Amino acid sequence: MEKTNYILHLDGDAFFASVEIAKNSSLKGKSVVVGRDKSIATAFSYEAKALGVQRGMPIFMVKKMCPQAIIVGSDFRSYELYSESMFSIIEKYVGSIQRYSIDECFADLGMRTFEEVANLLKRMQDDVTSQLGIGVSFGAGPTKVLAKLASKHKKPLGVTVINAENMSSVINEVPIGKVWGIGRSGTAFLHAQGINTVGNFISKPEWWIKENFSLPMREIWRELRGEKVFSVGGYNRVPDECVEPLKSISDTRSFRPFTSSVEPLLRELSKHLEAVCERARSHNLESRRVHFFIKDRFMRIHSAEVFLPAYTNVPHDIMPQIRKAFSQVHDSDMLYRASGVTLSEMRSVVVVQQDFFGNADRTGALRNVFKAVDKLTSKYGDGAVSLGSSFKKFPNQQANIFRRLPLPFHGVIAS
DNA sequence: TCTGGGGTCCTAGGACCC
DNA sequence: TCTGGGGTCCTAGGACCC
Repeated sequence: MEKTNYILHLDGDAFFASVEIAKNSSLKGKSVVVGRDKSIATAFSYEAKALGVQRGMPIFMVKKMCPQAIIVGSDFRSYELYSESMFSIIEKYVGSIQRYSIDECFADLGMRTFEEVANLLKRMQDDVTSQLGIGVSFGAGPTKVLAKLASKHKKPLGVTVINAENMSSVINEVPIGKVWGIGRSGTAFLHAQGINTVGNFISKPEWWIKENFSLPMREIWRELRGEKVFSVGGYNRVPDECVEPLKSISDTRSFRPFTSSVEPLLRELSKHLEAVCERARSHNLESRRVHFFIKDRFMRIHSAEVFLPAYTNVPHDIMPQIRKAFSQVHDSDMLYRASGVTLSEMRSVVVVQQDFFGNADRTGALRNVFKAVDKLTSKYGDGAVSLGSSFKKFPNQQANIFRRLPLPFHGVIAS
């Protein structure tokens, strides 16, 4: 049998919903939808999908369309734990993998026959299903883009291996917008050229692709034709030796009622800031550049950035600057619906130096305070301790932060 | 008041410099 | 003096992904 170099792609089947079902077997066979009220469906079981639930559908519409649906809030800690376990199972079989997202990974399988690959994928699939109780689909092919199409080909619990013989039958009829890397605007352009399927696209000559597209689209075209461009490597499509560190950390949220008032908006920003700083500390990272935005009722984003004099992961060092820059983006006649904060230009935390007289600087002292905050948070849950400036939310929701916490006590740090 | 939240990368065009 | 021209750096925003 002829051997070829295969790349594997693993994709969780309705991952968040599958984990919810694995955690609570009474949900098995039910229409499970993950998402919070007044928001949209982030994931749903295949039973819910069969009833017409679609990605991004507002929860109120889900409830209207299938009243029997069970709506559950998302629980990222569990998803991360299941993700870890799933990836370690795969690593047992194939060595190193490239994690692409919480429920997807790639691996280079080396030179193998079609049958060897198909058997391997089936064994791994059985292993994941029996150990974790969640469904996964596998694809394999000569390139990453083809492997990704293959894993999508038959879902749930699919195993699809693409080789030269079956390639056209698997991919030719796939709508062009389903291809990894071709999004809304690329699809619109291709449709305008009369290209609707992968088959249409790969039959175009190279000069035409070169004339009409920039490099990323040409790379996708080559990968779809079976020519390897991307190798299995770092976090992204472009290879890298190891898993890349986080480049940015953001926290965003929409809220209602919409508001134009300064203080509630600043409180939201302060909460975002606390959240991103806590995550930065948990990754042992600090940042020098901070972006924040407020989104108006027309979905337009108004953003500004703050440069910090020194790297930090302590909200107190940053909030005053956000307050200062806030007026640049805020218009008191406008209603706003969402806000967010992003930390970027991250680096690993450098050990705090004491000054010449043996005094730790203010940042160092604060850092110790926040170490304690993080300990409390991991013990009692998010929001156990928060900045004074984050405390009051909207007037009609004051003290919400207390209500949702069954805690022995609450701490407040003055700001 | 249908339209979440967390990421990465690319590009056009402005600012600035010589 | 009727404002050329090239380089670099930076930012906002778009596009894409899950």
